[in-house]
Amino acid sequence: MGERRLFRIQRQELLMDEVRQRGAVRVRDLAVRFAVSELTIRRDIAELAAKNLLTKVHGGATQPSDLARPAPVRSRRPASPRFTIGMVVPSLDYYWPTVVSAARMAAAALGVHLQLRGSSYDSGEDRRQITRLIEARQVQGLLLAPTLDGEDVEGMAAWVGSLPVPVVLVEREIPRWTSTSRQIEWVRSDHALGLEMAVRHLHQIGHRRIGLVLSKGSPTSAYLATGWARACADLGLPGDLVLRESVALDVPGHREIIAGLLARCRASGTTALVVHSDPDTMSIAQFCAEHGVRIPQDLALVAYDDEVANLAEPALTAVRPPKAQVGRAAVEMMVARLAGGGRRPSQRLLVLPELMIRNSSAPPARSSG
Amino acid sequence: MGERRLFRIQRQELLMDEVRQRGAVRVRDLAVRFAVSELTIRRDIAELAAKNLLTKVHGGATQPSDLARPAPVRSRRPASPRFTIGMVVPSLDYYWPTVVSAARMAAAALGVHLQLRGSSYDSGEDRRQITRLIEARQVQGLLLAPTLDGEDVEGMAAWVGSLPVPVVLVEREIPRWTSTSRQIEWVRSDHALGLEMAVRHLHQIGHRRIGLVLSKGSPTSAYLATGWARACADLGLPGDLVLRESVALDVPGHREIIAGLLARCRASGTTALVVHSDPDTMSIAQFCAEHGVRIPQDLALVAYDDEVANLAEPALTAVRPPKAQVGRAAVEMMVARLAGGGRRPSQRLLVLPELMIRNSSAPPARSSG
DNA sequence: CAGACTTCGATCAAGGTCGATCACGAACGA
DNA sequence: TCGTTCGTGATCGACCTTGATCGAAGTCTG
Repeated sequence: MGERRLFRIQRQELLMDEVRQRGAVRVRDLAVRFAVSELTIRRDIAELAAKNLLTKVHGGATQPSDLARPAPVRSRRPASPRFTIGMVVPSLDYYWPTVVSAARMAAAALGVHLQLRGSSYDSGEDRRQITRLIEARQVQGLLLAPTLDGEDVEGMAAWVGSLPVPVVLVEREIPRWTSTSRQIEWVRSDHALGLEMAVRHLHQIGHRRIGLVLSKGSPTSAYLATGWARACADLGLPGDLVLRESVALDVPGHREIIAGLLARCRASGTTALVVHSDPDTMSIAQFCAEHGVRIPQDLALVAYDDEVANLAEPALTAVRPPKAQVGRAAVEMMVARLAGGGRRPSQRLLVLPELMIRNSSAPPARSSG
Repeated sequence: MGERRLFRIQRQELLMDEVRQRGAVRVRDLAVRFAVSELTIRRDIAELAAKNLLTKVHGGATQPSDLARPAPVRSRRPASPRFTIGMVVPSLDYYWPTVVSAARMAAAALGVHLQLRGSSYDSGEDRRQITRLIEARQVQGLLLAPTLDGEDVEGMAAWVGSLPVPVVLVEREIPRWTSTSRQIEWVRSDHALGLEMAVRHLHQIGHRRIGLVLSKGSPTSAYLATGWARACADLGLPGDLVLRESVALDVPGHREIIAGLLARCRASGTTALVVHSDPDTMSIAQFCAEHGVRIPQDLALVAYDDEVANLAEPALTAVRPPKAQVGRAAVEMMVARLAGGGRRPSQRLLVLPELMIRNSSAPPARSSG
């Protein structure tokens, strides 16, 4: 058939074709097919293997494979997988202490070390802290809660995805797709469902006009708004009673804001409020007490974020995000990844909040009709 | 199947594949499958174990695991009270064997008993099997994969939610809200993301018109369609090239359907297809081979569901749902719930598929002018 | 806890494969 | 035309891979 002997390049082209088609080639077969000596084929294979286009094996060649690579230089401590995990959280005095302490306990239980860095709700500071941890070369993995609210969300996401160590996001989620090949893992509370639980609870005990008070600028606000919209749509409630203002005691002018809020409630017949974060809820409760609005008879309250809700008077019904479980699960996920040898599929864990029913929620004083 | 003797690397590649997919392999089985002596398989396993790619056990090998190595601090659970967990799956010959066998292994590792029931893709049969398990009063928890496609989705969901034992759904998700107070947990593959991975892969290597072939009536179809829509929207691809037909070899008239499909591809300039389930993909590949359509030069193929994709010729690029991980995680989640004393927040776990890039996907032969 | 059974791995042996070396011929440029 | 360079081929000892054997070690069952 082959009247003219093929050029080396042509032979190699056909050889690669065969490899791609069948997954492997045999020196013997190719020597016959191309009517050249086996030595020539071997030389072709060696050449292609040097370019990493295929893997040379005894007797032939196969597709590029990592298995052929010489055993990874694993002369390091063979036993005692005492990993060190870095953790960067945006705050050390709100929300995160519970998460961190659970992470600490889980790390201790698993025999790994946890290195904590506080950051702020600022991408630049996040990057700085993360870079410091990486450059110290002490951490094998990172638990991160970066701020993804800024303008450069995509850039930050891509940067996080390109870090040289495995990453598990905590209470955060990379939006849409990241260009990195390995999808980033995360663990977070299902805040949207938590808010739905609050609304459903109020709906179930008879409330038909429910309002929502969101803190400004909190990363969880978006989830809460989503849950709010979903719950209102499902239950056929008006979804427009939303206030996006912080009303905690340390906010200047909070009394005026609350007064306005209560006026709106009266005007619209709103009998219940879901309020983001305990201090804001307690601020409202206190204002109500001072102005003769009875909790829960005149206004039912559900706090989102059960830090101190049980200390209020009356004790506040509250949605409790599963902070401890999130912290623990994040550490466990990271340890599983580090111990899994890089071949474990990524996971994404949603942990559901709990609804703690206390005394600030009760059926509305007079049912309509 | 045993055509010609494989090279060592190919054997090891397939062995690792099996380990990752099923969680474990047996020396005996592999020796038969590869038509080599058991000693050879043992040597392969020893070699891979030396690279920490798997863990050698008596009789075979498993995924790298800390359980088998000298546990540093990890003292076994103090005599877990030997729970019995029931598991009801809709099929025992497709997709589910891998999930079940991983669940079995996890159960064994945790010292609990797993009671399996096969059902069919039918709500009535599901209820019958579940009822039987409950009435026997032998199970403390249930892993369920009920069919939620019928008309009475709400009713089935509510019924599952009202069962007297904890439930973890496997590869299923209760749509929207259930009236039961405790939210049902689930573990499932992120099939939508898996499909996105396939589309993004094809897009990245240069394909601009991509088609989708969905099996009819599969519960995962909905997820795949979602991922398809998302990927097409994100990438600005036409999302209309969808065929909802089974084209496996055992479907009467599959040749005509495939012929029509290829005609449509030619007419629309489609250069790549994502196909649900391996057999359908292989059917298409075979038809192409018979009709001179070259894979991957003329048509790139990506299979969804990596059961036998690596046995095709050329080996099929495929998305592999993390079946084993789903099965294992479901058992672990249930045991955590049973051991947690009812006070543990519910969790919902998404496990990400892997994209196994083989030879059926390559850049299109000539880019459009 | 012991006996039956299976699995493991060290050793030796056989056969195929590799590559260093030397040698040859064709293509190429001055 | 000649010399150089490149691609190729023959040879053979070393090397790689696999298999058979069998005592040792592990696992299961009663």
